Amino acid sequence: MTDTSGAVVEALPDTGSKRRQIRPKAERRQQLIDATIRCIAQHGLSAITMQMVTREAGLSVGIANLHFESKDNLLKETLRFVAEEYHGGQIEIMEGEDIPDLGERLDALLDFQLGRGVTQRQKMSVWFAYYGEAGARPVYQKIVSTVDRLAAQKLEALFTDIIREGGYQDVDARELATGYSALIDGLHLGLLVTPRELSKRRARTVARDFLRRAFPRHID
Amino acid sequence: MTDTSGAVVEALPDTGSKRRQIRPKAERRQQLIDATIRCIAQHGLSAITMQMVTREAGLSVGIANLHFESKDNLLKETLRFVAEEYHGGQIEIMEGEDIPDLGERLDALLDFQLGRGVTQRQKMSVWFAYYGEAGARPVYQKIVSTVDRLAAQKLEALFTDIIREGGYQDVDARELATGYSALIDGLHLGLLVTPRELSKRRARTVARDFLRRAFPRHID
DNA sequence: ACCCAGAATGAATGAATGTTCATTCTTCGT
DNA sequence: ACGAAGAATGAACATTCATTCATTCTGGGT
Repeated sequence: MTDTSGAVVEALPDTGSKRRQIRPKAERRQQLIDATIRCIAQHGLSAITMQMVTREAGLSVGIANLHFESKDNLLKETLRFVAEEYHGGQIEIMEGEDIPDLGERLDALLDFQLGRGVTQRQKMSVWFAYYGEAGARPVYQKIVSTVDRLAAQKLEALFTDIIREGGYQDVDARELATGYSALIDGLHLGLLVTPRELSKRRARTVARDFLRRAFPRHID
Repeated sequence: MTDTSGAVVEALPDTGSKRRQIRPKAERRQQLIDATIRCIAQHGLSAITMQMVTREAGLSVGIANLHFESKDNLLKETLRFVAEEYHGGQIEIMEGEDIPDLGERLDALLDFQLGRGVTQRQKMSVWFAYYGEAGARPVYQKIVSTVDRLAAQKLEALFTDIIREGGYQDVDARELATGYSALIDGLHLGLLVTPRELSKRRARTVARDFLRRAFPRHID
């Protein structure tokens, strides 16, 4: 439940008088994006309003149109932030020279993808809320595609290395990467929509077994 | 504000003479649900309006509230229809005594899941539009969970039969079923959001390889 | 101490949308 | 032929929301 950015810091000791604070543009932008994420998770993308977001951020309504031009733009930027955070995290792990052992690197990736940070309902909700609209909004498709393609390439590269190192036969890196990515997405979906049927622990097991079947000598 | 100005009175002599038609309730309901599906696919769940749907159906606005009590209810019923259509189709195949060979039955299932009917962008869009809102709307979760659970059980049963028939070792039917379902969902997502990266053909290959790795003697 | 660039506010505005309901029109049983 | 039941219509209404902008306020620079 803990949140990266405080919801309403507002509660100053002295008086209940909410003093107007002036902060740099970048900070306000992030504050609004964070509030948007919380609102989408709680109310859904189709129910979100500017008043809702700005109140969650503890700011006035006018400010959203000051820092972002419009509601549309705020939503677009929020998607961009979430997408980059998720894919950026993956890419960092996959490139990570700090984990020389490839098997361990795979485990780290899995930890990131199905661990605490990403699978918080909040983040998953946002993620799929946008996916749901992607069919009708090419802008969303484009934002996701851009970061997605890079992550897919890195994953394929990692799999290629593992295949070479393990001398695995009859395994195509590209295809396996596609399958693994899809599997992770599907598990996220299950965690979001049918949490009763699929626990986080079981999701991890399922993903791990997929990897084990492909790379038995790298995953114990 | 008397309406003296212009306002030609409904001059539709021959061509578009739309005679008011009276049809049974069930038919109108389906007509509206179909129109809703098309609208969601084209405009997204968050942009949908009653006017949009009724115009698409070629009916007046009032009729939606006559057959469904509200917009909310129309959307709920539309989800129920799509969910039952998809899961019902799967279940029919999995139970199917008409395909005695288990390997062929698996193939038929895969055909249904990634074939023409289901992977039409229209249906996929609707599917994920609701998933996107599921995080914030327990009603949607419940509708999907209900049909989903039954399909999952049938899939597990089919896998169990195949495992017994093939004498496969070290394969857990339940876990494999979870993985396969997630994989299919993930592939649908890929087809919807990044169609450029993932073709329908490749999605089929990926899914088929997943099955082949588990049941080599059933999938060639 | 003072000033002012520009950050922040929120009441006002206008457009859009869900829902209602008085009215019109079809159909079908008699 | 006829009338009633109820299906269908769409203008009107109330509400809600995104956006604007005149005004207020803040803090750093001089």
